[in-house]
Amino acid sequence: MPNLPTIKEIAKRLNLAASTVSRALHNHPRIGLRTRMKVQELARELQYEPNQTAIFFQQKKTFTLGIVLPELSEAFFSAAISGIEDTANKSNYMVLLGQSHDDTTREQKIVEIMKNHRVDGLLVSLAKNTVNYAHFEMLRKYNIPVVFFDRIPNMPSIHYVASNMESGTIQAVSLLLQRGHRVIGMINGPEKLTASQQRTTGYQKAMQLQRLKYDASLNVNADLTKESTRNAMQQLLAHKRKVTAIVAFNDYVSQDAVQYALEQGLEINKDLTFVSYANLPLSSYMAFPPLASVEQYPYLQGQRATEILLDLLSGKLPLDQYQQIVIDSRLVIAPGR
Amino acid sequence: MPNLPTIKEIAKRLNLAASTVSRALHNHPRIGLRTRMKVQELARELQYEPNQTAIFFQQKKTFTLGIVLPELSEAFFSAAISGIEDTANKSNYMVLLGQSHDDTTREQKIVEIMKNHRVDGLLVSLAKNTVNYAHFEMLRKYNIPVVFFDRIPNMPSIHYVASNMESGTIQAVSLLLQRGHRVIGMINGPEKLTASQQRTTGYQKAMQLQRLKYDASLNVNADLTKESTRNAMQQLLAHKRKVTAIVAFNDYVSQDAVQYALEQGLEINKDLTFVSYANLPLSSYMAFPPLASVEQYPYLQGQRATEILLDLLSGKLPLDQYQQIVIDSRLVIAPGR
DNA sequence: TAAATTTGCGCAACCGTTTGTCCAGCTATT
DNA sequence: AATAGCTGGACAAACGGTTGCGCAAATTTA
Repeated sequence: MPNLPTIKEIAKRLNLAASTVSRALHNHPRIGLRTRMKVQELARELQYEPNQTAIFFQQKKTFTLGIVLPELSEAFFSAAISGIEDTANKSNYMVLLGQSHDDTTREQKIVEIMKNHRVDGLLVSLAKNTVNYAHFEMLRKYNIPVVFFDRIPNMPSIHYVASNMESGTIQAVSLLLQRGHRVIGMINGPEKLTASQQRTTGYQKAMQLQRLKYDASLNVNADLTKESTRNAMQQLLAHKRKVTAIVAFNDYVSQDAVQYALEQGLEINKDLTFVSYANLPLSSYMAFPPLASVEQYPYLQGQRATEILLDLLSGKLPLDQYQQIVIDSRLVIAPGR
Repeated sequence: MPNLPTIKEIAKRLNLAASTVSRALHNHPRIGLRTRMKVQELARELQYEPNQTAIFFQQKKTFTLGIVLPELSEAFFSAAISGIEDTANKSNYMVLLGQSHDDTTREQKIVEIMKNHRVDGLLVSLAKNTVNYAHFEMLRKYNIPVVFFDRIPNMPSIHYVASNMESGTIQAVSLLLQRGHRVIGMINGPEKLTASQQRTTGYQKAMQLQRLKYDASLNVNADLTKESTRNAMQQLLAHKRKVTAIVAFNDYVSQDAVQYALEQGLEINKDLTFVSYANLPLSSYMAFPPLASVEQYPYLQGQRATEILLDLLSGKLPLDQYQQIVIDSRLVIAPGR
């Protein structure tokens, strides 16, 4: 392997000092035009490329952003990472990836390694059961800013970007009401999740808007597993009032619910209408896609979070001015429905 | 920001040379036990952490693997990257991500940046229309080995891991034949793709195995768009022989086809049976999942490709001994079918 | 014409860690 | 007691690039 050309190499060949070469390559005005040209020409000829690792080391900056998230196979995150990557690349940053697979221990380990790799900043979406945030707190000591997105910790002094399900839920329920549905079931997520609470609030507000009474027994908590969804469906279909529409926690849950309904001999979109969350691209591949789905803008969330992080890094935003962005969700009605 | 402790700092405090501290921390036998302990204790006390960027620079090694692939939102790739990440992490490597979004120009740019970041090696799955491989060839000069996976270039001297669709196709068609189907349609991909050719060969061989005649007019090329799939379906359903089963290029195509069939009033699994490729997790969410799907082992491909790359980097495998691994695909029958 | 300023470039330190070499003092050998 | 062999550690260079400072020559200003 023929060693790569360095600044020193160029300097030697032209009988110049390394510093002169460095400045010449950066078009420093104090270097004469004549020398500047000579240097740049030889650099081109030798196909000189600055050694980034040397620069990283010297400048104490790696132009690398660490991303820690649960699962890329979840459509939400794979969309979010595109927003992150595109934004980062525009500012010449690269993206170091780590999946926690929803395991806190792994999350801690990833953060540790990223810290050692001296990433300039971190974008994080928490593992499902992370409740201790020490591994993020310690990053302050290393001056590595963190911006959380989507799954954010329950802490005051942090930067984050998250979406609010309330607005989308209001729209979803309102749509169903407007189409004449009066008994609307909701398959909600785990009770303690903020995302579940927001859905409940949205449901309540939508009813209130039409001066209708909210019936808590129509709002069933489940845990997103197929099993649990089927139980919820059973409960809803057995309700004393006849449920004609269902708001499902997300598109996956919606599909499980549809399957159950079909097994019960119900006709989708006639006996029972579905609305859900996520607006997955795959819903267009479904035989019975939901009537509408609440969009959470994963790409946008990734983009905004990255923009904030970059502003934090460039000093455009002070580190202690906590950015907390909430993106309103919005209902997207399936084309032609 | 209180400056982080360095080896020099420790050396100064203990009146030692930096070199001694370095060796002490590495448990070098030439350093007396007494000093070793003192150093390690102070290091712990100061919470010393070696500056990786300095080490990277000095060792000319970054413990970073670059990943270049088309789209993480495709289930195949998001599964593959998990295999890559898990394997890399086991050897203390990190993963630098870049999506080409199937754009060759972008692919070139990403490779360039990764080269500048001095990744130790590269794992690549090509953009759809990349035909010129200069941006990979030039990596030889920088001594950065590349292992391709799944979408591999048409070149002799490369390392790669790819799957062969032939075996899975034979199994798929054989299954249908065994279940009594005699007129089997195939919605294939673009003609020039190796993956399409392998499917065709598999189809032919399966027929041959049963001494049946292969009818080329039942094997229709499409380009994976919904539009194109619907055209293919139209063509197949209008065939003079009555098609009772269809092998679709992948699960997405399969769903488009199912949708079309439903619109035509056909009953899935009775009038028409589907088999496809990919075995996406989402197929379990489909109202009409394919009877069976050919598994391409994305996780395994990512894992094997990474293992090879790591062996190349560690010198366990010589760089010029080209590793070309073909993973046979395998039919997975949907549970209970 | 002398003084002041500008121009063009070299010198040297520095970032943090690793590693080859050298050396002083001690121990052991004969 | 002289020599050889260890032991434990220091010194310095190196990785590649950046940057503050100094200084001579050229140019402008008074």
